[in-house]
Amino acid sequence: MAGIDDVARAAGVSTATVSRALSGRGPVSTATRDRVLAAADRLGYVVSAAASSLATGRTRAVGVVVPFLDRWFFSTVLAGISDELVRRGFDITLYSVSSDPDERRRVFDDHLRRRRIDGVITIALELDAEESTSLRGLGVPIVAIAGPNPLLTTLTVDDLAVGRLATTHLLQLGHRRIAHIGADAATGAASTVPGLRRRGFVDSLAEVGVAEAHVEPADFTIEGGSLAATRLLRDGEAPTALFAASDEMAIGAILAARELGLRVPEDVSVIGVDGHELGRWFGLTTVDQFARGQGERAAAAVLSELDGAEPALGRGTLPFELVDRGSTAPPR
Amino acid sequence: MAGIDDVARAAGVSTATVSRALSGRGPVSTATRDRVLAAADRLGYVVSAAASSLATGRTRAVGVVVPFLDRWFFSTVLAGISDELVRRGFDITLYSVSSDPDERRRVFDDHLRRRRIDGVITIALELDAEESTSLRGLGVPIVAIAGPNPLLTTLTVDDLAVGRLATTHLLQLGHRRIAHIGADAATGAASTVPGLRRRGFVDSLAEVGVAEAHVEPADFTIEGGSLAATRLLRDGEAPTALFAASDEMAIGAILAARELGLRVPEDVSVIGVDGHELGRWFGLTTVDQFARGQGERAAAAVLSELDGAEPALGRGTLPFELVDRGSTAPPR
DNA sequence: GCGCCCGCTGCAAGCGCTTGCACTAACGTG
DNA sequence: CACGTTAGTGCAAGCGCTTGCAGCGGGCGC
Repeated sequence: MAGIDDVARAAGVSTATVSRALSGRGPVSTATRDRVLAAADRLGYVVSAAASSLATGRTRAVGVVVPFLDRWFFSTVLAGISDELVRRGFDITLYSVSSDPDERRRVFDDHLRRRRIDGVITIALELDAEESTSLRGLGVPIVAIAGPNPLLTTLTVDDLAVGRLATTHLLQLGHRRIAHIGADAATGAASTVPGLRRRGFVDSLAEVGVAEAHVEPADFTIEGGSLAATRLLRDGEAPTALFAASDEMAIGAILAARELGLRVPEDVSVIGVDGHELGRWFGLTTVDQFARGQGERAAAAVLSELDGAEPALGRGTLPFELVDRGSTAPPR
Repeated sequence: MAGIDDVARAAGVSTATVSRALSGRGPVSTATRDRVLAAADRLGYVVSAAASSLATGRTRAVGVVVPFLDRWFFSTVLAGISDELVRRGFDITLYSVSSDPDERRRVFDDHLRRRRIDGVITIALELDAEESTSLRGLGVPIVAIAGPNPLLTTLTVDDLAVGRLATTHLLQLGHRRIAHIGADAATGAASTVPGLRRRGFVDSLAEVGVAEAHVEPADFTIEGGSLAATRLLRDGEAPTALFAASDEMAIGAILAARELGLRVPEDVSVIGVDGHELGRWFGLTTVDQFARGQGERAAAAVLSELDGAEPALGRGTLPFELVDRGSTAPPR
């Protein structure tokens, strides 16, 4: 494979000039630049990432840290990130942190610290203080999507408002016996995404004087949603509406309702959160949070910080929107 | 951030010894090794990827090239790859090639050639000769998942057999008016994954003397499957069974059938391919190809080649299995 | 008891780039 | 016309590691 001095020889200049011509840094006459570009092109020269990054300290790569790869929200955000980064010539290095604490530590203590990346994007990661500190210690821009974290720059929808919006929608239809499928106090602290959605739910109910705010825990999968809904719907005092903290759980709830012989929305209303592509096939009413766009915005934010922009401190707020596809209706 | 000479100083040895102690290459006395490890740990030293890879030529990273990130099969395979690579201390660099030819070229001609990776895994990528050559030119192990490619080491299910298995299943139930939803001759060459599945379908029908083998083109999404099924099912001479080349399309077909007031499997049988997690919620009979396992095996294959194993030339065959969940039955 | 071998360690030369600095030549100014 | 500028280029010193080679003891064989 051709190296920089092959190009220099072919173009009749020094390696310094080649470097300047190709990177655009430093003055090079037009004629020389053209000759260098032609030679580089002819030889198929591509700068070595290792050598370049050792010399400059920059890597032209961004790390993306995710807890899951095979769930819709994560792969969709990732696709958005990838779009934006590829457009700007950056590579993306993927760090998948599993639930295994040892592996998780290894990602934060080893992999991420190899100085392979110029910036970090985390997606819906609940980081403890040590992990947050470890990330900051990398000395690179960090953007956390969907994980309100006082220690980091975050980019997230206002999940409290999302929870209120969904709940209010059901209340306005006249529902009073509403259950929430998501994280209960035991599984999702108040400051996490699931916790905030839950609080939005509880608060909204309280405001209209509904005391009972039942939360049925589930794990954000279709199956979890289905199981939770089955538990909720099979007894006499069943709720007339369900607010699921994710579309996957909402879809599970719809499937469970069908299985129990209940019609949606006539017998039970269901609303979710996400904007999952499957939603339209189930006529699912949801609070869309434009996942792909979140990825694009996070990538853009990291890149602009790399270009020297001030980090947007604190919480950037992302858009969300109620999409009514018919799975909610007034109670009978 | 601590460098290797900080560790050397702290441990009272030379950088050479630190390098040897940490990498395990070359003889180091136990006492020295322990001192070095302790010092490295205390200082939080992690070797710089750039410096190390410049010196050794190895990067401890594998590139994964995908055409889509937000489709089930791809993100699931990716999850499998990631599992296996993380376990072995490798990073994964993601290259998403879009349909835009310019961007596609940039990935092959620039990004992949930055010498950032020790190996490549491609997932269901249809590569032209030039791209295949370009990949081989990287001089690193390459494993292509689900893309029979004479120029590369491939790891793939026998899609011809998959097509036959699904079709034979329908034939044995007594169906004769069977349609295939997938790629027609115009959209999928005979040697591609969709093309092979189609050929398995056509061949199986021919063997039992069924002349007409209708192929309805669709784009492998739920929506595409739904549209194709709608076209097929709404007229009088509708097929009694549908073989969709992916579970997403099969699910679309089931949804379309419902919409048309048809029951599955009483009025129309549907079979898919993949083993999509949603399948069980639709009672979808499918040919499971264990996507996650494919990723794991591909990663293992690349790693063992890096360990010096001979590349498994030609085509490695992956397991697949008919999973009957009830969406197929004898025709009425 | 002497020499040899081998295990352990350090020295220093790279790996392939980038960039501060020095230099040259051409261009304006007063 | 002499001088200061400035644009364009090259030299060479790193960037932070790895590793071939050499040196240095200590143990062992004869």
